[in-house]
Amino acid sequence: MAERDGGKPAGVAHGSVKRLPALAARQPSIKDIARLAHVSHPTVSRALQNSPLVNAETAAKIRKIAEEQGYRASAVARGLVTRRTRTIALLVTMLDDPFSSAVACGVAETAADRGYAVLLANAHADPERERRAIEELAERRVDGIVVTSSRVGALYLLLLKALDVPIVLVNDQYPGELVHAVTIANQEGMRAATEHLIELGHRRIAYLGDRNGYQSDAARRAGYKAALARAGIGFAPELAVEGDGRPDAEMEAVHALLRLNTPPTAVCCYNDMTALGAMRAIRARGLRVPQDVSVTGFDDLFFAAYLAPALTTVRQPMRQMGQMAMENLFKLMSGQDSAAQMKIEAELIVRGSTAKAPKREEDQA
Amino acid sequence: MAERDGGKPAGVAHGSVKRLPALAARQPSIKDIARLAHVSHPTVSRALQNSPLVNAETAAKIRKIAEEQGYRASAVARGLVTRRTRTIALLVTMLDDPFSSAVACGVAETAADRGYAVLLANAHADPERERRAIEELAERRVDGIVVTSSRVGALYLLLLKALDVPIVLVNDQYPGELVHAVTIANQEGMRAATEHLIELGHRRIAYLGDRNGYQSDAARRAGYKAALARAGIGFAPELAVEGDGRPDAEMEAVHALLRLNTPPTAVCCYNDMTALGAMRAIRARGLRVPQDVSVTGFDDLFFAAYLAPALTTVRQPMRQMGQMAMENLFKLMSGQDSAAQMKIEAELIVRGSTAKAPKREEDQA
DNA sequence: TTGTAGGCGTTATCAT
DNA sequence: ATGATAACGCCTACAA
Repeated sequence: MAERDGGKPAGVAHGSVKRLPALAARQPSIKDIARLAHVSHPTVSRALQNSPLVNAETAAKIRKIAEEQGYRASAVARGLVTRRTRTIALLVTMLDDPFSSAVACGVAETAADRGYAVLLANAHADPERERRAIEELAERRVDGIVVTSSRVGALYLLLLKALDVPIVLVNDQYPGELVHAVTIANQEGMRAATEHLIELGHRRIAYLGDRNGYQSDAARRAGYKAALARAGIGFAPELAVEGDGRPDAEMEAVHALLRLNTPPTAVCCYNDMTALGAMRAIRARGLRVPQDVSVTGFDDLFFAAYLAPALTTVRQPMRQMGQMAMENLFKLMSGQDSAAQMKIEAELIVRGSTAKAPKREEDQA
Repeated sequence: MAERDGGKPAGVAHGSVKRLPALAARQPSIKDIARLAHVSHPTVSRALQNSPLVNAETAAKIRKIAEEQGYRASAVARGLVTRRTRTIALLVTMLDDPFSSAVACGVAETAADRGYAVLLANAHADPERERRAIEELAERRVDGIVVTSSRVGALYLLLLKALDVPIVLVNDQYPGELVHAVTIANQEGMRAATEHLIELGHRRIAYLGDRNGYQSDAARRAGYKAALARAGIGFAPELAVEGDGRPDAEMEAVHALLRLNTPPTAVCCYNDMTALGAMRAIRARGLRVPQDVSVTGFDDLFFAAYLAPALTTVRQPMRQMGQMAMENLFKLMSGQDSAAQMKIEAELIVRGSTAKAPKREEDQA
């Protein structure tokens, strides 16, 4: 059997006799199927797309052969001619973040249901990488983009210009620009959390924000202030501090709060991750949550209910937001214009990390 | 100047009828750039790939024009001719899971650095969806695949057959098959955790596993048993229970443990998520961690250090594992064969959720 | 150093 | 109902 190709000694395969079609038998093409089925390749194409234009029997035969041969139409060739890749990009700054990944889940699920693939563009908070990621998306001719928890900022403009492709933002919006976005009621949500604390008797309430300049942080901070104002509590600048998403920075900020002459009895945190750091810092100073200091979060990440005490927080239906963003994007991609801003209601989930304000010495004095 | 090639309208080829270029000004193609630069399109191609074969001046001019026109070479056209998409797929069962997303981060980062794009294939633990996802990958002609925390099982074979493309598994392996995988020392890690408990004086130690049949669960369970055996502690079947990743199931399993006549004084959990449920269940029965029951996890997810008490766990360098998997995949894709199994050492991180075994009445009797 | 002539695997547009 | 044939946008010989 080994002799079949002319009895040449083994090992001289490198000769220039005649070029083999390919090293390994490459994937069958539509023409291969056409040949086997004794039809033209357009007919195969039609059959495989269930076109009514093709005879039922031939269609069946073609499908059978295609199946046998393990034929898979090349999406890349198709994309070339149809000019649509059926691919969307998911641009995230940190996938390694429960909020982003929950949103990603919703996006991926919805995209898959409609036969769209999701290209992951993880920018890692590095501007240069972000730029490169955008170039990539342009070259790959994605049909649309979902951006989540990013600080695209000015970059976003570049995006929109360069590739002219529909974009939907999740929980970040650029008020000046006409951008499609799915956002939660950040302001109302944080306001509800703050009012909850006020009802519990708190007066010295801190806000632990994020210095990365997210639009959502600004909105939540505004909600916090609104609640204070409504209750006639003056805004104390020293009670509004910032972390940066890293536990160290957050803990430092909280320590600063607790060193104040009149420390807060409650802390509203920008989100659950921040709250995690805050609670740890509070405990590190020998104080208890919620007896000494109440804490609220935002997001309702999976772990919130499992903390001890369980975290009072504002729920964000993250997965659903991803779904909505994707559905919105589908509309835009099909040429319909849809609501530019979709706002979702926020729901306060009261758990164990908030309690009545402790009686303070100065109150009793 | 633009008239040079005979004044023919753009887009006319082979002397057939003339057709309009496109509705909206579509992205410029390589030919558009060629025309503007008064060169042929292969020259443009060479210039943009920094080929030394092209005159430096012309190259500069071409690049300038390309830049001005916002030209982006189409990856889909390139993929068609080169037969490589520079795209890998990341197949995850639940992206919505801290372990998976950390791995995804490492994969995405490494891929991006080498100019590869990552296609997200989220199977959502639904077999039908998983099948569809595989089809998609085949059609899209991905160059390689990374699979993580999936129960591909038999599916994996389908994968390997259908698309013949390199695959690397993260923390899951199929001993019978020759598969490339990056895994942590599951057995040794869990053994270390169990031995740590034994050193603290525990004798009744439970194992809370996962009934989804992950290979990693089997290995960790084996490590647990090995530690017991080595210490001369008999394996008590009633102490080996299972959850399924859902908090409810885990809590139920732990409640069952605590209802035993001689309940365990420590619980080794399959992973940190499981531990989260276990700790909650323990508290729900009015017991304290670690005073009444010690708990260990596995993974060292970001929240582990922030729990109260902080979780003693076995660290898994998830992001790094993603990087390794990707590097491994690169090797395979470039034709080199690499180590089939890369095993990473596990590191026990002792924190506050483990303490000396409590004195029991029966011990004192 | 540059240009000409295919061809990658599809779908689209005509004929028949 | 089916088949020729021409794109789609790029790369890679090979020729000049």
